[in-house]
Amino acid sequence: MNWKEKLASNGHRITQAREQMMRLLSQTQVPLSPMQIHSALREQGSKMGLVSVYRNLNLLMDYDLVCMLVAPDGNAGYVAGGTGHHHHILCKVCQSSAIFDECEDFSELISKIEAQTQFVVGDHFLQFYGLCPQCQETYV
Amino acid sequence: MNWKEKLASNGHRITQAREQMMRLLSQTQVPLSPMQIHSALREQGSKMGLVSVYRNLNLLMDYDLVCMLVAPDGNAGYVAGGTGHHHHILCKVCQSSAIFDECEDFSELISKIEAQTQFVVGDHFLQFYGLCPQCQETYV
DNA sequence: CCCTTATTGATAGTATTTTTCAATAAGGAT
DNA sequence: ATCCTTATTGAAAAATACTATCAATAAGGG
Ligand SMILES: [Mn+2]
Ligand SMILES: [Mn+2]
Ligand SMILES: [Zn+2]
Ligand SMILES: [Zn+2]
Repeated sequence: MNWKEKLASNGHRITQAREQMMRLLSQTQVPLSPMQIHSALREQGSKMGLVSVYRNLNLLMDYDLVCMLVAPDGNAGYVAGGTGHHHHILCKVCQSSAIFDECEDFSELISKIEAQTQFVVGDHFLQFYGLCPQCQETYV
Repeated sequence: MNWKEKLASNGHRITQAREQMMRLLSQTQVPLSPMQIHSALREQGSKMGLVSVYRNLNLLMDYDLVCMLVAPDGNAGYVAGGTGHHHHILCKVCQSSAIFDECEDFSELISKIEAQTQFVVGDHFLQFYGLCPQCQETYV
C-alpha cells in the first residue's frame, strides 16, 4: 500500500500540497526542516503556504509516511519513511541519510533493560550516524 | 570525575546557575524543556535568566553532562546524563525516564547496515519507550 | 457536473531561541 | 583577604519557529 492509498483509505484527500511534499521528501536524502521544505517547493513554483507544510508533516507522521530524524547536533528534520519497521543512518558530514531494515533482534537487550530499570519495554527509537559513500571518498 | 571537575578541568567556572541546573536535572526523572527548567528554578528562588538555561544546556551537552531525550511525540527534553556510554528509557505515560548501561553489542547489526547502505557506521542514538514501575500499577 | 466539506493560504498571534551588551561574580594571582 | 582579569550572567530586543483563525478553494463522492 503506497502513501496515496494509505491516506485515501483513511478518508484523507490526495492534494497538490501532499503530492509535492511527498515527491520532494522522496527525492531528498537529507532531512529537511519545515522551512526548508517550504522554500524548496516555492522555488519549484509551488504556491504552498508554510502552514500547510506543518499540517501535512503532522498528518504524514501520523501515518508513518515520513520520519523525523535527529541530527548529531540535536536538530530535527524530515525524510520519507520506509515501509514497515526500519531505521535511518545519517552522514555526519553531509547529513545524507539512508534507510536500513535489516533490523536487530532486541529481545535479549530488552530483558536486560527490564531487569535493570523495572520498566516494561515497548518500542524504540534508533538512529545511526556515520559516513555516506560519497563523504568516505572525500574524507579518506 | 564528577561534573564540576569535568567543567573546571576544561577552564569553565562552577557557577550558581550551573549548580542549580545540575541539581534540578539530577533530581528529576522527567525530561525538562529549557522553559520548564527555568520555571522550576525560579520557583525555587533562583534569579537565573532563561538565556542562561539555553547557554548552559549547550555547554553541559558538549561535555555529556546532560542528555537530550526525544519523547514519542517528538518533543525534546533534557535530563542529567549517566557516566560513559548509556541510553535512556522513557515512560509513555508519565514521561519518567531511567538510564540503562547494560549496553548492546551492535557489531553484527553494524555489519549488516554497512553492507546494506554502504555507509561507514559510527555511533548511534538509541532510546526505548515503555511503562515505568509506577504507571504499570496504574495501568494494569 | 454538482455538492459537501476537508484542505488550503493568508494573516495574526504565540512560543521558542538567539543576539547584544553592560553588570556581575568566579577563581587565579598577589 | 584583597585585587584583577575575564568568563558568565540577566535584561532587553531581535530573530525564528510554531499555532490558531477564517474565508476561499479544490478534492472526490454522488
Ligand atoms: Mn528497530
Ligand atoms: Mn548503545
Ligand atoms: Zn555524507
Ligand atoms: Zn510512567
